[in-house]
Amino acid sequence: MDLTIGEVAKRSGLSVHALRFYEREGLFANPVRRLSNGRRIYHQEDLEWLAICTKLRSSGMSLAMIRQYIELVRQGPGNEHERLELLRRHEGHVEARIRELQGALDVMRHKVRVYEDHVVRGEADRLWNPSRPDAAAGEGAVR
Amino acid sequence: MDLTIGEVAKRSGLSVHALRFYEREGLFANPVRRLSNGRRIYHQEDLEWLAICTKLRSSGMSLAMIRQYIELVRQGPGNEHERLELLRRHEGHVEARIRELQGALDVMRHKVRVYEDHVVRGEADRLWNPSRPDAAAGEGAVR
DNA sequence: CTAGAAGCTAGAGTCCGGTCTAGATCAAGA
DNA sequence: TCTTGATCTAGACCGGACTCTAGCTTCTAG
Repeated sequence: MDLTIGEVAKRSGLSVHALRFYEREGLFANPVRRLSNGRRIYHQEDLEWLAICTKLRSSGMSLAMIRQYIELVRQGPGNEHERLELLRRHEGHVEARIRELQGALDVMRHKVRVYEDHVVRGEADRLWNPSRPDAAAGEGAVR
Repeated sequence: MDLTIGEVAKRSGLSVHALRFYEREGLFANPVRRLSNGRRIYHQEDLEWLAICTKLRSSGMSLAMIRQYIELVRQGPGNEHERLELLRRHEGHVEARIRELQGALDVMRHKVRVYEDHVVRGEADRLWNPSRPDAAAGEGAVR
């Protein structure tokens, strides 16, 4: 049940380069073991951690924060509150980011609707065109 | 009603460095005008565009894409459909990003809840601890 | 046995979105 | 007048997260 770095790359979606990079950066809980010939071997739990890891990355968690988490894990039991606190802190960031995106989206949707109307009426160039300042202003500005 | 770069920096929230950088990158619709002494002068419409611009940036639109937009504007009327298409394309990216964040958030919230339960029961170290693989697996894994 | 694929390390390079520096000029106030 | 602060340009530098290269070893299939 040993996996080579190439297999782990395929299954995790990370490149072999990225896997070595993550290792250098201390993002694995336990040091990656080697075969006698120096080659890395990975196991099921590494794959599971990498899945978590990429999920956290996709949510915008930095490698630095992931490293903090994994360092808490390495220290062993007793710091569960810190781990929780870290996760909740990031949760807050993600929530804020969603709100920000949602806000920008609302503005853009509004603009697109207005733009569509004007395209239909053949007078669209004035919209979101900073050299014709009456445009955005007249529409309840984008701010 | 002329504004210096410093004033624009204050009002737009961008640094003077960033403003000069944006100009070099072609992110202004009309070339920034200069006083006879070489200093930049900005106007109300620049501020309005910068507000739109930072909104687009905050939604994750790259400078390259903003440049594409502004290039369409510079070409003048006649390409409104392309402008709309560009905006809608980005809208799609933002929607996808929101879904991605929301997904990660759901996973994290679930994990935090489970973690809290276990902390209460004093057996939390096994959770999200990749060196104890039974953990995530036993909880309906994070994948 | 040999070719080619896969692995190894150390370190350099890349892209993005700025940020900062050096060295010069210019402007305004005490 | 002198000083302080704002501005100018060109270009170097930064941090994050990889990605790639060179040069070498090792495995695997034919």
